[in-house]
Parts: sequence; structure tokens; C-alpha cells
Amino acid sequence: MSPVQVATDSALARSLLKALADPVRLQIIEVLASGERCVCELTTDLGLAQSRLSFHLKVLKECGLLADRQSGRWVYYRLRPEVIQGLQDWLAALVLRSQATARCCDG
Amino acid sequence: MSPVQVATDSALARSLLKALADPVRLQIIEVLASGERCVCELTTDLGLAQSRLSFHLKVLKECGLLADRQSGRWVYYRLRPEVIQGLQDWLAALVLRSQATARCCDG
DNA sequence: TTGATGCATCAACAGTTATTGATGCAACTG
DNA sequence: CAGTTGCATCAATAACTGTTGATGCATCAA
Repeated sequence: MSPVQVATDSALARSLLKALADPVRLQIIEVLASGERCVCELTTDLGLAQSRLSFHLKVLKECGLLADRQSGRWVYYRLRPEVIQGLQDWLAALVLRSQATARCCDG
Repeated sequence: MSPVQVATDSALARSLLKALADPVRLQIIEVLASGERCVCELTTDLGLAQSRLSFHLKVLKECGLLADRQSGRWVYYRLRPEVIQGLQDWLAALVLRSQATARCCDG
């Protein structure tokens, strides 16, 4: 009963996988899983150089995993769980396809 | 009711994500989703140089996504769907954590 | 045993991605 | 207005990843 569905094709899936495969970006994701944060909070929370953080935020935003909004001087980033959900669905389809034939090649 | 469970921690998740993020490796996965293949079949099916294929098979095997067995001169690779399933579960946990807090930070 | 085949591995190179420090710009403050 | 803060972007470089062709080893066939 998720309110939003995000279809994920193979190219999008790859960009999501690549984006999530980086340790810094995964940390960002995990922090944002507990709610929206502005960039300055993230820099201090994660102890990252500002340009470095900005680079990774850009990667995450470009593949749709994050959304941002500006409020005065601050830019707030938030996670888009429905995009992760879409990736999950895409993986599920991969598993389903393989399970159809898995048993017959056991030996 | 899957017969095998594979727990996925953050480090394993990253190696799986990285492994799946490559187009060649994704093709390999998709071919193996329809059943076990030997390396020589994969080279012709995918039109890849042998050393190139071997490199990617190694990556996929090292993170657990593929298993192999030797039979005479041939080495057969097969997909381990339970590992993909484990990654899927790991992603689901990420989504759950974020949904617990998603609504309260909307404005 | 000799020769061929299937595959892994290696070294060299090419291509890609991440980090750093600098710069710029917009939004606030006084 | 001038000064400061928060953030994005850029150029240079460092680190990493993938590709190629060569080599080696095990297995099988003759």
C-alpha cells in the first residue's frame, strides 16, 4: 500500500546500484533514512569535506534517490524511499526469472 | 518459503550492489537466470573476449552471486538467487526504516 | 606423448570515478 | 552597502576499475 510507484528499467537500475554501492553515499542514505537534513548538518554528522559531500549528493540526486528543497540559505535533502522500492521490485523480478529454472540444473 | 536465507550486512550489500551495477555482469546474470552455463557458452552467447568474461565471472563469484563447478574441461556457472534475495531484504529494511519517519518531516 | 581446447591469471594500458582546494554565487546579517 | 555563511562547481590529480593480448595450466583426444 505504498502511495507512489516508481518503475525501474535496467539502465535506471544500474545507476541506482552504482549510486548505492559507495560507502559515503550509503552513509548519507542511512542518515537521511531517519529524516530530512540540510547539507551543513550532513557535513558535521558525517565529518566530510563540503565539496566531497556535495559531489555525492549530486550523484544520489541525479539517479532520483534524493530530493532537495531550498529554504533560505539552506538546502535540505531527503530520501525517496519509493525509488529504493522500485529497485527492490526490479531485483525481485530478476530472482523470479531465475527461480523458474533453478531446480532443473541442480546436479 | 525460500529454502535458503542469506543475511546481508552493509559491506556485503555494497559488494553486491557494485557487482550488479556493471552492464556486462548484468547480462551474465540474466543469461544465468535461465539456468547454468559453461564459460564457453557464455563467451559465444554474449560475444565477449574470454579473459574479459573471466574477469567479470570472478567478480560475481567473489561476492557470492554465482557458484561454479568443474566438469572435465568445462566450468559451469550458476546464479544463486538467494543472494539476490538477501540484497532485496536488505533494501527492504532500508525502506522500512525511512518510512517510519517519512511523514513527520514532509513540510 | 603430442597437440588441442577450456579456462584463469597476469601485466600493461585505458577509461572512469572520487578527492582536494579554489572559486563563485545567492541568501542572509548588520 | 560590505561582510559572512551555505552550497555548488571546477580543475587538477589520485585512486580505482575494466579491457586487451599473452601466458600457463589442466583436461582431453589421438
